[in-house]
Amino acid sequence: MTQPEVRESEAVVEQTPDEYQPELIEPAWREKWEESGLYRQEIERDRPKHYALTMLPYPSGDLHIGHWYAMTPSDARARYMRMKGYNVLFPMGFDAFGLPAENAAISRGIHPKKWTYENIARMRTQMARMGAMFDWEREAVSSDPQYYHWTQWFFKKLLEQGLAYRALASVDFCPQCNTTLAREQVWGEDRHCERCGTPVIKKEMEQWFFKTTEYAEELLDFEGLDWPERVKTMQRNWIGRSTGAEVLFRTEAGHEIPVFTTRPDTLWGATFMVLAPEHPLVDEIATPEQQAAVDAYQLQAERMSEIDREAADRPKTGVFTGAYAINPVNQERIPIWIADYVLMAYGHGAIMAVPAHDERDFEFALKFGLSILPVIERPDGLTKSYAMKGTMKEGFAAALDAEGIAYVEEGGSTYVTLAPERVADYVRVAQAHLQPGSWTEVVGTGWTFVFPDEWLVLDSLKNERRILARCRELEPAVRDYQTVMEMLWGLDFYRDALYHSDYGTMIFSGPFSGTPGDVAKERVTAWLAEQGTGRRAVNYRLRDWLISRQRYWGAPIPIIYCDVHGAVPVPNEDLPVTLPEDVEFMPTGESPLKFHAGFREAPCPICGRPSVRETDTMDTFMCSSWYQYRYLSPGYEEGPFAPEEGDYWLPVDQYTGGIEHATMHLIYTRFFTKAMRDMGLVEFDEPMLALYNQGMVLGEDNEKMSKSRGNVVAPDELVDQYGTDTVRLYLMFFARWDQGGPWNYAGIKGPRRFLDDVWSVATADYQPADVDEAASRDLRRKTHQTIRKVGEDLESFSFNTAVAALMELRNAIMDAQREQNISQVVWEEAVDDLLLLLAPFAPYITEELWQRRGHPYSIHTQPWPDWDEEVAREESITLIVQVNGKVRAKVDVPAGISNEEAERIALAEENVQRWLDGKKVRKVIVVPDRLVNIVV
RNA sequence: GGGGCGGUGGCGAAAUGGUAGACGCAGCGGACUUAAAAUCCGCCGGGGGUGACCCCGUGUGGGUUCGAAUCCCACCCGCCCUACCA
Repeated sequence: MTQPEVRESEAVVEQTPDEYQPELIEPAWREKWEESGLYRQEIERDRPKHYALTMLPYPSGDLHIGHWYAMTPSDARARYMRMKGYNVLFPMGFDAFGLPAENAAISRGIHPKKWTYENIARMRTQMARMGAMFDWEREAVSSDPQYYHWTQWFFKKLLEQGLAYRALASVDFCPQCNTTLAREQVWGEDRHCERCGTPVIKKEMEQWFFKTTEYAEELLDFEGLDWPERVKTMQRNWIGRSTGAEVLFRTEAGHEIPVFTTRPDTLWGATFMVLAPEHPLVDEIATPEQQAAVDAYQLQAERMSEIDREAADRPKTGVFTGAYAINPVNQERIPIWIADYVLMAYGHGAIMAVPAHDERDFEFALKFGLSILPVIERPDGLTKSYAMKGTMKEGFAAALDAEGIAYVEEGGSTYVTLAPERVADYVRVAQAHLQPGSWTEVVGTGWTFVFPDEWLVLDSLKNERRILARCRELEPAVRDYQTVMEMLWGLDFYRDALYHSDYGTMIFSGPFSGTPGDVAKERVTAWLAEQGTGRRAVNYRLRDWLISRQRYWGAPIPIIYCDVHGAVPVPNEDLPVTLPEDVEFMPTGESPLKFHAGFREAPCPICGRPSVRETDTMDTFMCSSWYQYRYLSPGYEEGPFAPEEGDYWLPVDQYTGGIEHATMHLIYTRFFTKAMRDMGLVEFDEPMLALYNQGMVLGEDNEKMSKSRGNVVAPDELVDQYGTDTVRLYLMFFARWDQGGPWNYAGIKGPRRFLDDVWSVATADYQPADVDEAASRDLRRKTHQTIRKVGEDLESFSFNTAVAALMELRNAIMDAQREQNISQVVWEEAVDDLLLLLAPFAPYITEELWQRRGHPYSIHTQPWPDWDEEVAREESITLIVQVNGKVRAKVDVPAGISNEEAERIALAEENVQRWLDGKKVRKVIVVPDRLVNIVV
């Protein structure tokens, strides 16, 4: 394969000293590389391409060690691929829009643009020191108008495709300051405004969304992607596909309330309904008596953010609406409540509550005294395992009637109990057998009944009607349903008997009683469809992507609102809609664009009537969803990327970055690519074919690095002290790349000594004193084994073991140098190969030494050395001899000996014989070229 | 609560069914030096033995196997992500 840029060797640094001094050679080579265009990456149709991409940074200020940790191993692998003959694209850019720039503007009075571009300039020089093969001519910066021009263009394309829409969504709003607030501006438990301290409220505003849910099903398909299982699992969970049924409930007044359920087989156990507090029907159905309570609850729910609402261990709260619904399967009349554990954003914002088989509903029912009705038999028969058989008090056992129910009069009260097999049936039994009016509510298994004026909790499990609580005695403080239920809740027994979420045979479910659990869901769903009260349904946890941000420093949404024509997209010839720079940053939390008349006021593109622009900007995740395409041709003016570049380079072959982007960014960019495919822009389905996640470098204290902890490692200082190559090498050596770990300053000396040794052997004038053929063969073997090992390790991102293998080769070469018994040819091959193998890891020193050894520029365009299987093969191996699995001898034997021969040698060993003494050999296991295990 | 990752010398780590601790750091002994640093040579999991060797050892307890850090079951601990998704 042809390699570009092979030139005559020429001295880059005049008079370079004989010792390794990275501070002299590194800047010199950097200049030479740039001037010779070593890292220009252009289409070469006769070579296979490899698009290596590493996640682009946010220009936060300084390049920290985490950037080095993410980028330099990715760079080493890209360099390796280049030496393997691929035409490698390895670009870099900046994800430059975002909140920190705006915060800097507000707190320090620096314009976001100035802050951002100064940071980019600084980080670009810091990145240059890394010696990475970035092609800066392909740099893309998302806040450049020539970049966000196309971000806006994509917005319009998505709109045309029907994948963008406008809808009401709630934002945090401060009623005092009369402005929307970002999440970061809402403080404290009570969620008050950062500035004025007023509690914030949720306010509905028109915002733009992308229909990510349109691709939910396709996003679950990872076919052909070489991605970590972990990321795929996280995405699957994020998308959260559930199958079940949509069931139509009606209120007594006739309002339709559709609900989604994954458990249509539990429909007969629905004892109440719950609507999300913001459900549109709530105001219509609430009865006048309940209206005040409902209003109060809604107001309180509105003030809570979703995060607070979703804190799962919060106790359940809710309010009765006063309305009732009819269960379509059995016409039961069930109360309708509102509670914030039901989320408006999922399903239909309403649920049928089945407390016996849903833990949240169970908790809610206990708290508010709602009926609990098991309709699924426990698959494990646990209900029955609480049998009172033989322990039931005589009087009860004797009184059991044919249906397994007993009534005992005692001391003016009626005690009722059920045979254990009737436990699940208690409500029916009670309704059928107790006099109407003689009980108010049945709340337990067969062991718990509630009578008028006296709440009794009996424990018949222990063969006694022990009264656990008699509420009348506890009056007045605890005489309420909740107290009793909380007490019951503490008794695991009741919970076990009443609640489980397993599938099982249906009971007390009208015509479906007896339906086995494995087909129950399906049969009920089919029946619902027949009845016209429901249908099969799939629901996703994934929500549409809200892209509107009430912010300045982002790409403006290219929309003009006209009184007549509504939301009109800005015509292509007027793109980009540029951000005005003369804006004022007042700490209002409101986008300054809103107060910029020159920006805000614009004629309608259709009729020319004075109109207003959209002043919201786009979520920065939108900019980073398509950056891999912009790198191909960052200056291209006819579209987001030049088609001929796309044809050659796309898609990305290897993506590397942190696990923190497993869901958001990586789902968004997949969504984008699928939408682009449907727009006819690309012909593939997935943006990145392979993905690998690196770990994180922690501070020396094993904590996440942060300025406040004072444990931040500054790469620039390390480079000043040890040189770039040493820092790169150490980052790849000190931990497994996918795991990361705490930084350790002392350890960096190892890689530096290694490079000093490489320098010394590569500049040594080696003369063999006395050539030993066997020793020469040994070094040559080690060299070829190392070529194999380093290649394999780079393929699999095992940078640490690759560096270890290079150190081993260094050790072998230095031993040989001491002995001076290696042939000249083998020595030169070993040293040259060491440099070639090391080149992806330490680009500067290898370039320098390659030149000093008289080879043509550049080492980085040399082909990766080949290894010879014959040469790499071991001549002799250490045969391990075990007796009953314990090592008893080690023997050097020629490689490839027969099993019989190995067994013979093993048995002949003196120590082995001692262990075999007098015992009978039962079995001998021989693993070729490895070990012999003798079983006695 | 759910999902994931991990637990191996003084430390970072190798080894994914076959010699546990490759490679490196730190440490110890020696050489060089007036001395220190650097460099070079040697040792470096614990215990026993003059020695050949022996015993113990990969978070804990079981299991599978001729053989387990590695596979299976149960548990303990740490970290990360996620969280009322009906």
